[in-house]
Amino acid sequence: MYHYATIKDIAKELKISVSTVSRALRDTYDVSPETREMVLAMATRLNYKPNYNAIGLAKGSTNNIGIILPFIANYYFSTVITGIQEIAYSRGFNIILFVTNDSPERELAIFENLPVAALDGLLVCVSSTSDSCEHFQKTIDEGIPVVFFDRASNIKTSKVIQDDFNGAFEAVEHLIKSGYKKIAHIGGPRGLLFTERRLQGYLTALEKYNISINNDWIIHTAFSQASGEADTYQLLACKNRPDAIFAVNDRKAIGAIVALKKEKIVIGKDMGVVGFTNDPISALISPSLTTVAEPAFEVGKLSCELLLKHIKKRNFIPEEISLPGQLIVRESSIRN
Amino acid sequence: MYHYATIKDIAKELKISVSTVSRALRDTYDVSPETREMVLAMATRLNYKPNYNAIGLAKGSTNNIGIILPFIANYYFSTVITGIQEIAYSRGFNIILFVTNDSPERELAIFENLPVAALDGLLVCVSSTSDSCEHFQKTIDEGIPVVFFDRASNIKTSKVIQDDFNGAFEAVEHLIKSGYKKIAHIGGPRGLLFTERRLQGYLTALEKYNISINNDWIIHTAFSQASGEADTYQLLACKNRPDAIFAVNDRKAIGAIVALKKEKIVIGKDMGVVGFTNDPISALISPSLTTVAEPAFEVGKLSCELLLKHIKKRNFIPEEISLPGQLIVRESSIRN
DNA sequence: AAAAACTATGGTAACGTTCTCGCTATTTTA
DNA sequence: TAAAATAGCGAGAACGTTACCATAGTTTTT
Repeated sequence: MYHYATIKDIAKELKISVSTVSRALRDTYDVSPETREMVLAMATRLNYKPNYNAIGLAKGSTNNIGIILPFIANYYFSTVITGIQEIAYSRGFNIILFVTNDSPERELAIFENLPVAALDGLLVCVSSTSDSCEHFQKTIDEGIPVVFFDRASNIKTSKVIQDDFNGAFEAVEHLIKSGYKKIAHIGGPRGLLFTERRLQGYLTALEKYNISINNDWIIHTAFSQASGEADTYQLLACKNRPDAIFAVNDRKAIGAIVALKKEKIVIGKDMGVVGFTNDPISALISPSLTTVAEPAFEVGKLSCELLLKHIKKRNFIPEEISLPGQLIVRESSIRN
Repeated sequence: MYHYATIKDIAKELKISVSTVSRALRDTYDVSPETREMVLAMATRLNYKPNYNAIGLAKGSTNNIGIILPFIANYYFSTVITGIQEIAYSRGFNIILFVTNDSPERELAIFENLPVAALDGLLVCVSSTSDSCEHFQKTIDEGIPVVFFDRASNIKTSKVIQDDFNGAFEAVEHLIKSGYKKIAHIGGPRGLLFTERRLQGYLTALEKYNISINNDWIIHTAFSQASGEADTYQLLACKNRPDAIFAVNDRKAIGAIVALKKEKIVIGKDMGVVGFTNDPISALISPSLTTVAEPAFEVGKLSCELLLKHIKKRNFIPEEISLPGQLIVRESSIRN
């Protein structure tokens, strides 16, 4: 059984005290350059590796941050994680991953069993049907900073989200200006902040252009491609058929495209489609999908930076950052 | 500053010893049902949470496993992680994520600074251009089990990979049987095990059907879509143009499709294309992409299970698991 | 030249667990 | 009925590190 050298071993070998070794290793004040040199040399000679459990125990802080999110296997989330990782790595923090599968029960279970003393902070994207948020407040009260990204709860802490309202507004305005008049919206599950904000953007755009709202054309179901297909069939069954669809995200928009192609409805000409996210797939699908690009990587970076500020400075005043999306016009919303 | 209750607090409150509390919480022998009840009740009453640093220090093992891989923001890797996560979560293990960006230097740096005492084991997918593998052997020698997935090194330990040879063989055989005669291969970077195996599958299929090998039609570049495009232009520039392309993965195949569409070459009829992975995009792109489905989720699950066996039982005899792929025929390889 | 202020180091008690003994009742065995 | 086993619990030493305080030696101040 291999056993790593400890600072005690270094101290013994060098015939100095552990405190001095500890100080030398941490490169703090109060240690002469010569001893530091000696210690560092001996550390590499003995293949010394710090024991992070011991450090965590002694200091009361590990360099770990947790990410709690619904899924990882999609473009948006995996890109956010990449952004988080980039910042965390550069500051010497490690990332511990928790996946809720979008289940509130599992989210709660994760919070209950959080390896709490091994976590300096938490980055969370709430699961979509989670209605309680006591567990967030509780962990914050217990001294573990939490920063929300993408999907936020109403808790008073830092958040990084997209400007969903404006993104949706611009998407729908673009449809209107392109000549579509009967615009439907296939949304996500109710209750989620960004679902509501995109809905508001949609409604506000219609209002601004004096287009009356038809409740048959507003559908709220799950986020999947399959739901997008189903919603589209529901819209096609309306007596008064819409001539465009604004989807809450690209996956649902792609579901819509799939359904429309099956029904031989010419996308663009007969039915405009706009999504939200700018999943790489939206550029490759045919017809290519008009969408609002979300700054996923930026969301990851900024939320991680905010969390690190919270960790560094207790009582850091929460910031709420809203990043603009960008409308990307492609084939699916061109009329002719 | 919030302070979690410790077992000492529980002991004091109950006027019993810490050892007893510790035993009761861990549900071990040598503690009466009544005391256990008492302790458990008091633990919830005081909002007790175990301190994992202390446990890790005392036991010499944390319940953390590390994942080291090149990227996360793509279908294959994020699905593998999901599989790993599923098993890890069900066994009470946490996942610490390290991303190398496919850079050998960063991979090495991660290994050097590994929070090694905070990790029970390691799941790694080596970075593509990494030629040394001493660091893997070293950590194994230091007592931390390592299991490779997808991209393996030659180290003697457990591995979970796809049956790349047969997958590639079947893909190329399918092209041959579909009537393509001049089949090119756009591969990944040399030296990587699975790149070589897919190349071998390609070569063996050609041999079996007595098709001579043309070295101009074999290109090895990076894994990106952009490389796929570039490789395709290079193939189109050949005096003797191939009539089909077998790509090492879907992203390169998609690059090929993009290039061919730009050049107005009819995919399927004039040029067959087959990929490898079964990225969801391959079903949605037009024409849809024939590909070999990789069992990404299974790879994740199995490699995690293997690692947990290594962790549980030192000297667990390494296993090398090879999972079959599945040919999925779509439009891009249909001649008429 | 005495007092004060550093500088570099050592000693030791935490941090929250687990683990190995050891002890006392009680129960089982011979 | 004495001896042996067992069940339940406690005391205290680890685990590797940091943090606080003390101390010896050196330099600066008055």
